[in-house]
Amino acid sequence: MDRELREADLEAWRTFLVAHATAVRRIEEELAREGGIPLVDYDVLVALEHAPGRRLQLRDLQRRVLLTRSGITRLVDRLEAQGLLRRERLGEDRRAVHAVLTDEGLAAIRRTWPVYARGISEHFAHHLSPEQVPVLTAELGRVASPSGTEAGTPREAGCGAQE
Amino acid sequence: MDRELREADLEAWRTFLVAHATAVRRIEEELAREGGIPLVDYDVLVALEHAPGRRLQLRDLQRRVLLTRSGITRLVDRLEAQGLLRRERLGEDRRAVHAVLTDEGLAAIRRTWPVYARGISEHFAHHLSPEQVPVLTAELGRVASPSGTEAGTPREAGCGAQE
DNA sequence: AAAGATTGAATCTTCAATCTTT
DNA sequence: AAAGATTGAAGATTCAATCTTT
Repeated sequence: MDRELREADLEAWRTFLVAHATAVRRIEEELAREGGIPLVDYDVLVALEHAPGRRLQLRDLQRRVLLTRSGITRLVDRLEAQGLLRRERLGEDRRAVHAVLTDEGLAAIRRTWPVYARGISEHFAHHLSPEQVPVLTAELGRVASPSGTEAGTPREAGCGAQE
Repeated sequence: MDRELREADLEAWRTFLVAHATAVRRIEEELAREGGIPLVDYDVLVALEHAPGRRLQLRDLQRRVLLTRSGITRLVDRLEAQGLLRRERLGEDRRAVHAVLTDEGLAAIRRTWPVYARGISEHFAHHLSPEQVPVLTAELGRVASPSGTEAGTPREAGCGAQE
């Protein structure tokens, strides 16, 4: 089953937490300072951009962003108020609400990306050994989506959002 | 200078974000369900436990937890209200406020650790190749503290807490 | 003036209850 | 009843302004 928690594992965990807090904080700071939109907003809008018809059901957005259901409602509220997306109720199933990317939303993505890309490069990738990047991705990839052998509750969405 | 942002870097970044959100979420969930205290609270109390006299100035706690100054004030408010620590103004410099770990605080740490340790093991370490753990730590360690600063004592003010 | 800390207002997120549609 | 979404209330975090001490 689970191997014992070694000192090296604990150190890796602590480093993981600090690395995340540090990099995210620095990038958010730069985005705010240089007129970009926040990371979560960006993530939502990009998800819409790549979706067919530039639209997604809120339910799917929730899975993508790892927020709770009410969380995504509020987030979409904000983005709609800013004009970056709009709600639509098209469709057979009238329970479903779709978020549709607007032109302003697309513009916000385009405007934010250069700042974001530079931030990822400077505050994350720059510090990694190029040859270790695939290794890191593979290792953390298994943390992100464990393959089956979880004892206990099988999560339907696999994202851990409780509700 | 900074190297160009490659596709592999971007994939690593995305995986990094999802891995963090997933692992933290699962562990917090278990802590809540099994009567432990939240991660941030734990982090603060452990910092106090290891400090000389089981006390630390709020200023130092802030650096440790990567919160803003007002953030640490509110956090200490909560922990004090729960009886897990108490404030003291001892010292020459009467601007400084110290947080002191109480016996209840120590008990909370002891009670939480088994759940936390199991969570780190199950939701993080378990998915890593043991021989890659040191590599991961080294790589992320440079992300956590760029400019060559030593990990373990984030005395560096450049951690991104804006004020 | 500068450093440490606190407070009020605003923002963001979650929880529990509710509404609508299937 | 179940699924998708929303809302009010509560909790957590930040910003800007303020207070005290150096």
